[in-house]
Amino acid sequence: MRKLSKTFQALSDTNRIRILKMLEERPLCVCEITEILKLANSTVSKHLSILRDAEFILDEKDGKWVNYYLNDTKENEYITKLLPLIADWIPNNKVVSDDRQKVKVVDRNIICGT
Amino acid sequence: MRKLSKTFQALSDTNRIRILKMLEERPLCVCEITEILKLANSTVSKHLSILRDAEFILDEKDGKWVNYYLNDTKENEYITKLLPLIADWIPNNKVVSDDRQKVKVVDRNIICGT
DNA sequence: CTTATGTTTCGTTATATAACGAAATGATAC
DNA sequence: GTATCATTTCGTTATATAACGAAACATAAG
Repeated sequence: MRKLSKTFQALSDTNRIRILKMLEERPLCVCEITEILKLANSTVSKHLSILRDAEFILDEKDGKWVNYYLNDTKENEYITKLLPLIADWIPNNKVVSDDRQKVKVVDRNIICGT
Repeated sequence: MRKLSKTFQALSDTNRIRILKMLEERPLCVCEITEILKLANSTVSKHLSILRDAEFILDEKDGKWVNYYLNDTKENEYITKLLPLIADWIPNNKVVSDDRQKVKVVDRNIICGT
Protein backbone atom coordinates (compact mmCIF):
# COMPACT_ATOMS: atom_id res chain seq x y z
CA MET A 1 0.00 0.00 0.00
CA ARG A 2 2.94 2.27 0.67
CA LYS A 3 4.00 1.98 -2.97
CA LEU A 4 0.60 3.24 -4.05
CA SER A 5 0.56 6.16 -1.64
CA LYS A 6 4.12 7.05 -2.65
CA THR A 7 3.04 7.06 -6.27
CA PHE A 8 0.32 9.57 -5.52
CA GLN A 9 2.60 11.57 -3.29
CA ALA A 10 4.97 12.05 -6.22
CA LEU A 11 2.06 13.75 -8.00
CA SER A 12 1.07 15.95 -5.07
CA ASP A 13 3.50 18.76 -5.90
CA THR A 14 2.77 21.30 -8.64
CA ASN A 15 6.42 21.59 -9.69
CA ARG A 16 6.57 17.85 -10.30
CA ILE A 17 3.36 17.98 -12.34
CA ARG A 18 4.91 20.79 -14.37
CA ILE A 19 7.94 18.58 -15.03
CA LEU A 20 5.77 15.72 -16.26
CA LYS A 21 3.77 18.04 -18.50
CA MET A 22 7.00 19.43 -19.96
CA LEU A 23 8.26 15.92 -20.65
CA GLU A 24 5.12 15.24 -22.68
CA GLU A 25 6.67 17.63 -25.18
CA ARG A 26 10.10 15.99 -25.39
CA PRO A 27 12.97 14.62 -23.25
CA LEU A 28 14.79 17.28 -21.26
CA CYS A 29 18.07 17.61 -19.42
CA VAL A 30 18.27 18.92 -15.87
CA CYS A 31 19.54 22.35 -16.80
CA GLU A 32 16.62 22.91 -19.20
CA ILE A 33 14.12 22.01 -16.48
CA THR A 34 16.00 24.16 -13.97
CA GLU A 35 15.93 27.12 -16.34
CA ILE A 36 12.18 26.86 -16.97
CA LEU A 37 11.11 26.22 -13.38
CA LYS A 38 13.50 28.83 -12.00
CA LEU A 39 14.50 26.61 -9.10
CA ALA A 40 17.88 25.73 -7.63
CA ASN A 41 19.76 22.87 -9.24
CA SER A 42 19.64 20.74 -6.11
CA THR A 43 15.91 21.27 -5.79
CA VAL A 44 15.25 20.12 -9.35
CA SER A 45 17.48 17.08 -8.89
CA LYS A 46 15.46 16.19 -5.81
CA HIS A 47 12.15 16.48 -7.66
CA LEU A 48 13.54 14.32 -10.45
CA SER A 49 14.71 11.68 -7.98
CA ILE A 50 11.21 11.52 -6.48
CA LEU A 51 9.65 11.11 -9.93
CA ARG A 52 12.30 8.55 -10.83
CA ASP A 53 11.81 6.55 -7.62
CA ALA A 54 8.08 6.44 -8.33
CA GLU A 55 8.98 5.31 -11.89
CA PHE A 56 7.20 8.14 -13.67
CA ILE A 57 10.39 9.00 -15.52
CA LEU A 58 13.54 7.32 -16.78
CA ASP A 59 16.95 8.79 -17.46
CA GLU A 60 19.56 8.20 -20.11
CA LYS A 61 23.05 9.57 -20.43
CA ASP A 62 23.74 11.59 -23.55
CA GLY A 63 27.29 12.87 -23.50
CA LYS A 64 27.65 15.34 -20.69
CA TRP A 65 23.89 15.58 -20.32
CA VAL A 66 21.31 13.37 -18.68
CA ASN A 67 18.05 13.20 -20.54
CA TYR A 68 14.87 12.57 -18.62
CA TYR A 69 11.81 11.20 -20.34
CA LEU A 70 8.43 9.75 -19.45
CA ASN A 71 8.44 6.06 -18.56
CA ASP A 72 6.93 4.46 -21.65
CA THR A 73 7.50 0.87 -20.55
CA LYS A 74 4.57 -1.15 -19.22
CA GLU A 75 6.44 -2.39 -16.18
CA ASN A 76 4.57 -0.41 -13.55
CA GLU A 77 0.81 -0.74 -13.54
CA TYR A 78 0.24 2.51 -11.69
CA ILE A 79 2.41 4.52 -14.06
CA THR A 80 0.91 2.89 -17.13
CA LYS A 81 -2.54 4.02 -16.09
CA LEU A 82 -1.72 7.39 -14.56
CA LEU A 83 0.52 8.96 -17.19
CA PRO A 84 -2.19 8.95 -19.90
CA LEU A 85 -4.65 10.53 -17.48
CA ILE A 86 -2.22 13.30 -16.65
CA ALA A 87 -1.60 13.80 -20.35
CA ASP A 88 -5.33 14.41 -20.82
CA TRP A 89 -5.73 16.70 -17.85
CA ILE A 90 -5.19 20.47 -17.40
CA PRO A 91 -4.85 20.98 -21.18
CA ASN A 92 -5.51 24.71 -20.96
CA ASN A 93 -3.50 25.62 -17.90
CA LYS A 94 -1.53 28.80 -18.50
CA VAL A 95 1.55 27.84 -16.50
CA VAL A 96 1.76 24.48 -18.27
CA SER A 97 1.25 26.06 -21.69
CA ASP A 98 3.95 28.63 -21.02
CA ASP A 99 6.33 25.94 -19.80
CA ARG A 100 5.77 23.87 -22.92
CA GLN A 101 6.23 26.86 -25.18
CA LYS A 102 9.61 27.40 -23.54
CA VAL A 103 10.43 23.73 -24.03
CA LYS A 104 9.95 24.22 -27.75
CA VAL A 105 12.17 27.28 -27.88
CA VAL A 106 14.90 26.44 -25.40
CA ASP A 107 18.34 25.42 -26.63
CA ARG A 108 20.38 23.59 -24.04
CA ASN A 109 23.64 24.66 -25.63
CA ILE A 110 22.79 28.27 -24.91
CA ILE A 111 21.05 28.23 -21.53
CA CYS A 112 23.25 25.63 -19.89
CA GLY A 113 26.50 27.37 -20.71
CA THR A 114 25.66 30.39 -18.56
CA MET B 1 -3.12 22.79 -11.35
CA ARG B 2 -3.54 23.08 -7.58
CA LYS B 3 -6.82 21.19 -7.79
CA LEU B 4 -5.03 18.32 -9.50
CA SER B 5 -2.15 18.20 -7.02
CA LYS B 6 -4.64 18.40 -4.14
CA THR B 7 -6.50 15.45 -5.61
CA PHE B 8 -3.35 13.37 -5.62
CA GLN B 9 -2.37 14.62 -2.19
CA ALA B 10 -5.62 13.26 -0.82
CA LEU B 11 -4.45 9.85 -2.01
CA SER B 12 -0.94 10.15 -0.59
CA ASP B 13 -1.84 8.86 2.87
CA THR B 14 -2.30 5.15 3.57
CA ASN B 15 -5.10 5.70 6.08
CA ARG B 16 -7.10 7.59 3.48
CA ILE B 17 -6.55 4.82 0.94
CA ARG B 18 -7.77 2.34 3.55
CA ILE B 19 -10.92 4.42 3.97
CA LEU B 20 -11.62 4.42 0.25
CA LYS B 21 -11.03 0.68 0.02
CA MET B 22 -13.45 0.12 2.92
CA LEU B 23 -16.07 2.27 1.24
CA GLU B 24 -15.87 0.02 -1.82
CA GLU B 25 -17.58 -2.54 0.41
CA ARG B 26 -20.44 -0.31 1.60
CA PRO B 27 -21.22 3.12 3.07
CA LEU B 28 -19.87 3.63 6.57
CA CYS B 29 -20.43 6.01 9.44
CA VAL B 30 -17.56 7.77 11.19
CA CYS B 31 -17.60 5.56 14.26
CA GLU B 32 -17.28 2.41 12.15
CA ILE B 33 -14.26 3.81 10.35
CA THR B 34 -12.80 5.01 13.64
CA GLU B 35 -13.20 1.57 15.18
CA ILE B 36 -11.50 -0.22 12.28
CA LEU B 37 -8.62 2.22 11.81
CA LYS B 38 -8.05 2.56 15.57
CA LEU B 39 -7.54 6.28 15.28
CA ALA B 40 -8.89 9.18 17.30
CA ASN B 41 -12.29 10.54 16.32
CA SER B 42 -10.90 13.95 15.41
CA THR B 43 -8.21 12.37 13.24
CA VAL B 44 -10.76 10.35 11.26
CA SER B 45 -13.00 13.38 10.81
CA LYS B 46 -10.00 15.24 9.42
CA HIS B 47 -9.17 12.47 6.94
CA LEU B 48 -12.81 12.40 5.85
CA SER B 49 -12.85 16.15 5.34
CA ILE B 50 -9.77 15.89 3.10
CA LEU B 51 -11.38 13.14 1.03
CA ARG B 52 -14.63 15.11 0.91
CA ASP B 53 -12.91 18.33 -0.15
CA ALA B 54 -11.20 16.42 -2.96
CA GLU B 55 -14.65 15.01 -3.84
CA PHE B 56 -13.71 11.36 -3.48
CA ILE B 57 -16.56 10.83 -1.03
CA LEU B 58 -19.99 12.22 -0.29
CA ASP B 59 -21.92 12.21 2.97
CA GLU B 60 -25.55 11.79 3.83
CA LYS B 61 -27.32 12.14 7.13
CA ASP B 62 -29.10 9.04 8.41
CA GLY B 63 -30.65 9.74 11.76
CA LYS B 64 -27.92 10.38 14.28
CA TRP B 65 -25.32 8.95 11.92
CA VAL B 66 -23.54 10.38 8.91
CA ASN B 67 -22.95 7.88 6.15
CA TYR B 68 -19.96 8.33 3.90
CA TYR B 69 -19.88 6.74 0.48
CA LEU B 70 -17.81 6.88 -2.68
CA ASN B 71 -18.67 9.72 -5.04
CA ASP B 72 -20.52 7.94 -7.81
CA THR B 73 -21.54 11.10 -9.69
CA LYS B 74 -19.69 12.07 -12.85
CA GLU B 75 -19.19 15.66 -11.79
CA ASN B 76 -15.46 15.53 -11.19
CA GLU B 77 -13.31 14.24 -14.02
CA TYR B 78 -10.39 13.34 -11.79
CA ILE B 79 -12.53 11.35 -9.38
CA THR B 80 -14.42 9.61 -12.16
CA LYS B 81 -11.18 8.28 -13.56
CA LEU B 82 -9.26 7.62 -10.35
CA LEU B 83 -11.81 5.75 -8.25
CA PRO B 84 -12.07 2.81 -10.69
CA LEU B 85 -8.28 2.56 -10.81
CA ILE B 86 -8.04 2.42 -7.03
CA ALA B 87 -10.81 -0.20 -7.00
CA ASP B 88 -8.64 -2.36 -9.26
CA TRP B 89 -5.43 -1.83 -7.34
CA ILE B 90 -3.95 -3.59 -4.28
CA PRO B 91 -6.57 -6.37 -4.48
CA ASN B 92 -4.55 -8.74 -2.29
CA ASN B 93 -3.25 -6.38 0.35
CA LYS B 94 -3.58 -7.92 3.80
CA VAL B 95 -4.41 -4.72 5.66
CA VAL B 96 -7.10 -3.84 3.14
CA SER B 97 -8.55 -7.37 3.18
CA ASP B 98 -8.69 -7.38 6.96
CA ASP B 99 -10.33 -3.95 7.00
CA ARG B 100 -12.97 -5.10 4.57
CA GLN B 101 -13.64 -8.27 6.50
CA LYS B 102 -14.30 -6.10 9.54
CA VAL B 103 -16.61 -3.90 7.47
CA LYS B 104 -18.71 -6.96 6.73
CA VAL B 105 -18.90 -8.01 10.36
CA VAL B 106 -19.17 -4.71 12.17
CA ASP B 107 -22.49 -3.56 13.64
CA ARG B 108 -22.61 0.15 14.29
CA ASN B 109 -25.26 -0.27 16.98
CA ILE B 110 -22.79 -2.28 19.04
CA ILE B 111 -19.42 -0.64 18.45
CA CYS B 112 -20.63 2.96 18.53
CA GLY B 113 -22.49 2.60 21.80
CA THR B 114 -19.35 1.90 23.81
C1' DC C 1 44.04 18.58 -16.74
C1' DT C 2 40.13 21.64 -16.97
C1' DT C 3 35.36 22.53 -17.79
C1' DA C 4 30.54 21.34 -17.84
C1' DT C 5 26.66 18.63 -16.27
C1' DG C 6 24.48 16.36 -12.83
C1' DT C 7 23.91 13.77 -8.17
C1' DT C 8 23.99 13.61 -3.50
C1' DT C 9 24.77 15.26 0.98
C1' DC C 10 24.80 18.81 4.61
C1' DG C 11 22.99 22.51 7.23
C1' DT C 12 19.40 25.72 7.51
C1' DT C 13 14.80 27.70 7.27
C1' DA C 14 9.99 27.61 6.74
C1' DT C 15 5.87 25.35 6.15
C1' DA C 16 2.80 21.29 6.03
C1' DT C 17 1.16 17.07 7.75
C1' DA C 18 -0.47 13.55 10.99
C1' DA C 19 -1.73 12.39 15.35
C1' DC C 20 -3.58 13.06 20.10
C1' DG C 21 -6.84 14.78 23.69
C1' DA C 22 -9.99 18.21 25.15
C1' DA C 23 -13.60 21.28 24.47
C1' DA C 24 -17.34 23.71 22.15
C1' DT C 25 -21.02 23.21 18.81
C1' DG C 26 -24.80 21.12 16.09
C1' DA C 27 -28.16 17.83 14.87
C1' DT C 28 -30.86 13.90 15.98
C1' DA C 29 -32.81 10.23 18.92
C1' DC C 30 -35.14 9.04 23.07
C1' DG D 1 -33.67 17.73 28.72
C1' DT D 2 -30.23 14.20 28.05
C1' DA D 3 -27.51 11.10 25.36
C1' DT D 4 -25.44 9.99 20.90
C1' DC D 5 -22.87 10.86 16.72
C1' DA D 6 -20.16 13.92 14.33
C1' DT D 7 -17.62 18.38 13.09
C1' DT D 8 -14.53 21.76 14.03
C1' DT D 9 -11.22 24.18 16.65
C1' DC D 10 -7.30 24.55 19.86
C1' DG D 11 -2.92 23.41 21.67
C1' DT D 12 0.71 20.22 21.43
C1' DT D 13 4.06 17.04 19.55
C1' DA D 14 6.57 14.81 16.04
C1' DT D 15 7.69 14.14 11.52
C1' DA D 16 7.83 15.26 6.55
C1' DT D 17 8.33 18.36 2.85
C1' DA D 18 10.17 22.08 -0.06
C1' DA D 19 13.50 25.29 -0.84
C1' DC D 20 18.18 27.42 -0.71
C1' DG D 21 23.32 27.55 -1.04
C1' DA D 22 27.55 25.24 -0.63
C1' DA D 23 30.44 21.47 -1.02
C1' DA D 24 32.01 16.93 -2.47
C1' DC D 25 31.82 13.66 -6.01
C1' DA D 26 31.32 11.29 -10.62
C1' DT D 27 31.24 11.36 -15.46
C1' DA D 28 32.15 12.98 -19.93
C1' DA D 29 33.78 16.58 -23.27
C1' DG D 30 37.51 19.32 -24.89
